[in-house]
Amino acid sequence: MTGPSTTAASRPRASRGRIDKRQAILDAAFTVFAREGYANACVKAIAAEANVAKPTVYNHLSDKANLFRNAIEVAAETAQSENLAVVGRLAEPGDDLRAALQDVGLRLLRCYSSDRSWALRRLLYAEVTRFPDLLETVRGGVTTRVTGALADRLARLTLDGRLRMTDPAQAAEQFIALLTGPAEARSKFGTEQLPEEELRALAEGAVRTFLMAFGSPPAKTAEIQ
Amino acid sequence: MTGPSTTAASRPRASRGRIDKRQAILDAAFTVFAREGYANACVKAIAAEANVAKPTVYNHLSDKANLFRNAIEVAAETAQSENLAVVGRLAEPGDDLRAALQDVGLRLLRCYSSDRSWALRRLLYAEVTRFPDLLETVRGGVTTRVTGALADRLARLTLDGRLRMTDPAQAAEQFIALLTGPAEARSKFGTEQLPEEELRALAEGAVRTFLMAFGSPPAKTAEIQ
Amino acid sequence: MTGPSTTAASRPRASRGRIDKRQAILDAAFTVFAREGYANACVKAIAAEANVAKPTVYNHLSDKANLFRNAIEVAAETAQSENLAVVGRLAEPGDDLRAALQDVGLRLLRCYSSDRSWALRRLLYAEVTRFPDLLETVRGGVTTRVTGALADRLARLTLDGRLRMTDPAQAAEQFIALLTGPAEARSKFGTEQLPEEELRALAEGAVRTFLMAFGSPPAKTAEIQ
Amino acid sequence: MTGPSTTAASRPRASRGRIDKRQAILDAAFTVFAREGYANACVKAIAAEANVAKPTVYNHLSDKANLFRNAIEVAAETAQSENLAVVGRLAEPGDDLRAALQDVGLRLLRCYSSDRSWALRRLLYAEVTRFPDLLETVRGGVTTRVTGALADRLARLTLDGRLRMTDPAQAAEQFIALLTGPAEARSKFGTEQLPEEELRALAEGAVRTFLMAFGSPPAKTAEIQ
DNA sequence: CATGAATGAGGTTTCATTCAT
DNA sequence: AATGAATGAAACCTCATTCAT
Repeated sequence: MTGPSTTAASRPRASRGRIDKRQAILDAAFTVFAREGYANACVKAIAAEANVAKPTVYNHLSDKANLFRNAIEVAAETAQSENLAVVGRLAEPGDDLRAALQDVGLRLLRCYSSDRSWALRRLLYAEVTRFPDLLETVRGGVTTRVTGALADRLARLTLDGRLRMTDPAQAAEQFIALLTGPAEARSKFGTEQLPEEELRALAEGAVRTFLMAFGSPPAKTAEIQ
Repeated sequence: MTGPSTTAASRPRASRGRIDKRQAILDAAFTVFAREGYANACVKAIAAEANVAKPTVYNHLSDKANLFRNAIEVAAETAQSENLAVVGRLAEPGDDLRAALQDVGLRLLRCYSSDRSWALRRLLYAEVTRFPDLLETVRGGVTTRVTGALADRLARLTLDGRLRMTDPAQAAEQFIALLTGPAEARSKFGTEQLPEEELRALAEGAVRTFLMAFGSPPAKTAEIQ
Repeated sequence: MTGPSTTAASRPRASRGRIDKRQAILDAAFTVFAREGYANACVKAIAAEANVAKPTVYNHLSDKANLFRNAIEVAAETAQSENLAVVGRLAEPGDDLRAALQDVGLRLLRCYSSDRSWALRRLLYAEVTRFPDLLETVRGGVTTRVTGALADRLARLTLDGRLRMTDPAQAAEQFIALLTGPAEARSKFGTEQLPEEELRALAEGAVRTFLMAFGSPPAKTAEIQ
Repeated sequence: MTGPSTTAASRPRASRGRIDKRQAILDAAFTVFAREGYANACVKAIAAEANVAKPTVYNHLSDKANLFRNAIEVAAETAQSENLAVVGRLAEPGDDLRAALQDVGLRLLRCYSSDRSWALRRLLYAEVTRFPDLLETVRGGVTTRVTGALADRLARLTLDGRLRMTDPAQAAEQFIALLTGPAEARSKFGTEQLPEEELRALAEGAVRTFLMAFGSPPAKTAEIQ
């Protein structure tokens, strides 16, 4: 409900059908761009995928470049909300912190491993030099905010004495890195879907190392005595 | 070291000039592909960059696709030897393990952050769906071997009692992830060169976390005292 | 409704222009193919001859090959109807059979000797190995039907006692051969236009021989009586 | 004047190997031209077929056009001698003229139906507008001489009272036409090899009609009685 | 607003032909 | 004399984009 209404608000006189058609075009665009890459994708194919005529695409989104930008932005917003929703689960970690981190890690990996997420990442990597402004949108909007939200949670957990760290922002970055780095290498840049089991193992491995580094040491209490 | 000699050996009767021209074409190809992307790059530009006529490119490397493959492979081999050379430095870590790891980490980050390395990574991300076989070449040849070599070093250090870990392969993966993950995010997919200082900070941060997780405890005891 | 009639007249129906353009392209294609041969003809020249842009040619007829096929088919259909119309004249041969046959023979030779007919034949000869299906279209459609129609007429004339033959199909084949064989040799594969007089002589010669072989013998008239 | 010997004489210092190589190139050229057509055939393929390097082809035969001309001429000479040899058999027709004519007809059809003969004809048809001089060579050299030789034989047979005709040249043309016209139509421009049986039937049909037209009357007299 | 038709520009690839060895 | 290497020219085809309906 939240997304379309704002768009509709910015185009008050636009009919419902027009918005739908615009959405259909953007969806089709992302699908085709994901499959073919920016340069290889042709507007004709996008129009066909959206079941509209080619000039209709140009009516709604002036350019191929603009089409690309908007399609990417939509995809990035979707990814962002998914990721933020996952990180939000750390607000109530429950008693078993390890379990909570593993749960969040696994869910993040699932987001990260989805076809659309990989396609988005590939398109960004590929076109970052030709569309540098997309980085602000996506990197600023997605990664930064997700890392920031995670850092907030980690800071809170540190204040609660359940973690021990001096730089939650860095720790958040590193948590993400421990999760996604190995996944990236193993999934062959997203061309092979990792099985759920492997995702779970990767999450566990990342959390284990993360807690070895930043976990509040139970043994320490004893030592202190 | 092994590259040029074997290449020369495999084409013993070929004149020097032919080899040079082939190399020039491959270099030019990588340059242009890196700048324009695969689809956008045109063979004409590559030929111009290599100072040869267009058909000469086709004489040496049959296809645009083949040209791309070979250019990528050359770049990957270069990257691989650089990385392996850096990891090799861990063979004699000296007394200060932290310093040694930071040194290696910094050097790896420098490799990782070079323009050619980023270009290679971007091209791979962009074209992995159209050239799936490149992954075997590069991912198998570079990442796997570098991670493997690093794992060997870590295992040795563990045997020597200077680290503590159960799965050196995983630890190596995570070391790399801790180094490169944050660097990737910050350098905006390689479009902005990170200053040496930031690289050093990233290396220190990665090594700090790595040692908190896998460091041998003696120092800790000392600290407690 | 009484509006600017000029616009409406120039394009009475939306599709009319399209059909015209398609015809123009096919005509131009045949002209250029006839002049240059299939391989030598370039689509650019065809587009120029048709006064359209090159991609328009590709919009209407997908391929160079398809363009060729269609152009040939149109030309073959034209040739076929011309030939059939001529053969049809034998339906009412009048009193003087020899004159009627000579008339038909001469008209067939004129068709056969037209520039377009020769061009069609040359293109077929030249490209039969690369477009084997064209033979079915043309040979099946033109030669077979024309020979068949002629055979029908000859059979009828035989039933009427004005000719004498056992195999009208063969006789038709031979009539065509007697006409066209010598013409082919003399016109230098159609590169030199035979003068009307020579055509007439060829027709007379062919009919003379044909009647010597298949004519009903004058004596017979006596016998019948 | 006839060919190979003068060529050898005009290159007195040439070694045997050189001539052989030239022959090999011309053979290869005809093979490739026959398969691909003039425009489609590339010199590289001809060189490969002849097992020589491309510049060698240019050394021996200056041009692609010249290469074509010479290859065609060689093939035409071969065809000519074959045909003349067949026609020569009519010098001693024996007692059964019909059998002799059928024999010659069948043999001519065999020549006419050979792959090389068809290829030659197709190439001539295809390129006659671009190489008009070839017609003089081939048409003048082959068809004219063969028809002429046949006309001589027919004239002699007429003088001997075994045939009856006023224009042996025309009769010869028509004999050839009756043979080859139907064969051309049925063999689909030489793309399908006619079985020996059909060749025989065609020859018989042609001879039957020919004799009905030009046969000496004695038999007729008998029939009338 | 949506669409069929048209186009100018540009890309990959092939080929005939010539040097330098 | 024979060859590997190099090149200028040109062909087929595709695409982003714009009119006219």
